[in-house]
Amino acid sequence: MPSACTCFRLRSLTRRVTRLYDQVLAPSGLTVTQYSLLAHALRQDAAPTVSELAQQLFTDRTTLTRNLKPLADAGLVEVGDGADARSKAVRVTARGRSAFQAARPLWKEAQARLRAQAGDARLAALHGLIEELLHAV
Amino acid sequence: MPSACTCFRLRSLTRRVTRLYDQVLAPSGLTVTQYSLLAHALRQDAAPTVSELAQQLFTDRTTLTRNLKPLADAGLVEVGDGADARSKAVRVTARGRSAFQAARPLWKEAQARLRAQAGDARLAALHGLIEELLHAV
DNA sequence: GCTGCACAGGTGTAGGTACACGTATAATCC
DNA sequence: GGATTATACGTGTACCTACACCTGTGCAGC
Repeated sequence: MPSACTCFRLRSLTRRVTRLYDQVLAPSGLTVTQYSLLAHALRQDAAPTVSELAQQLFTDRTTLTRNLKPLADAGLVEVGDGADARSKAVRVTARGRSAFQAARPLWKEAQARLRAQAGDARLAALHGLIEELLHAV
Repeated sequence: MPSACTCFRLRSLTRRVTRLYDQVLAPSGLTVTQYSLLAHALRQDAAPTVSELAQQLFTDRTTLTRNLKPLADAGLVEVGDGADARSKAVRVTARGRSAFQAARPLWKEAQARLRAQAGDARLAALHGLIEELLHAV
């Protein structure tokens, strides 16, 4: 039974949900990945290093390097000097902050749409489950 | 609260789980995407068309086209003539079948490892939830 | 038969993902 | 202080993902 593959089912659902978010976010010019990156980078006091941010995003360090590129090209973030000569600091620019703010209502819309389709109870259950599994795996 | 983004959390978990499966499947030379593709293509009597298979895999049609390429290059599948001159049939070759069979124990191992880390109850709950959401979204 | 529409598929482009590998800097230990 | 190890990061490669756009084929209705 191929359908019994947890990974496949999870990936299928994630594709669907990602598609929904990306479509709703499209007018902002941001993908949900980029939106999440900005959100996490903005949420903290000091500019995080590449590795720190990657860890917070549950992403491979080298993946984050690639994900930063389109944002840096668009002038939404800067990857500049860090605490020492090894590390680099990821800083959201003023343009990045306003792009994020502009996308925020669209993100809320996407959340609301998913909520409407999934239902409050299921969504809450999913969040709880993800939270537990994310740290267990 | 960025963590409240359902899409981000879901994507994070999926990355983790995918990584686990891909690592365990690595000796077979198959990714979990490729394993799932073969599993679905083998599971049915007649060779499915590209669009049919894409629908079963909850994937964009054009994504499946790209996913078929490495498998076709490796001689594990053939994308040949279909029912009419428009459609094409996806056929798993003998090599593809044996590659799938060889990967099967590894897939079971990955399933078992996830089960051990997540717990039976959580995994069952996750499956139920995914099943419902997949058709609701 | 022709015209118009629906259907099936691929390609260009752009981004997301991670492993293997390499480079440079910091810290540690004798 | 010099060798060793740990840390931080990027690049090559390969694959996964999907939208916009295009081509070719079947089908209806006239």
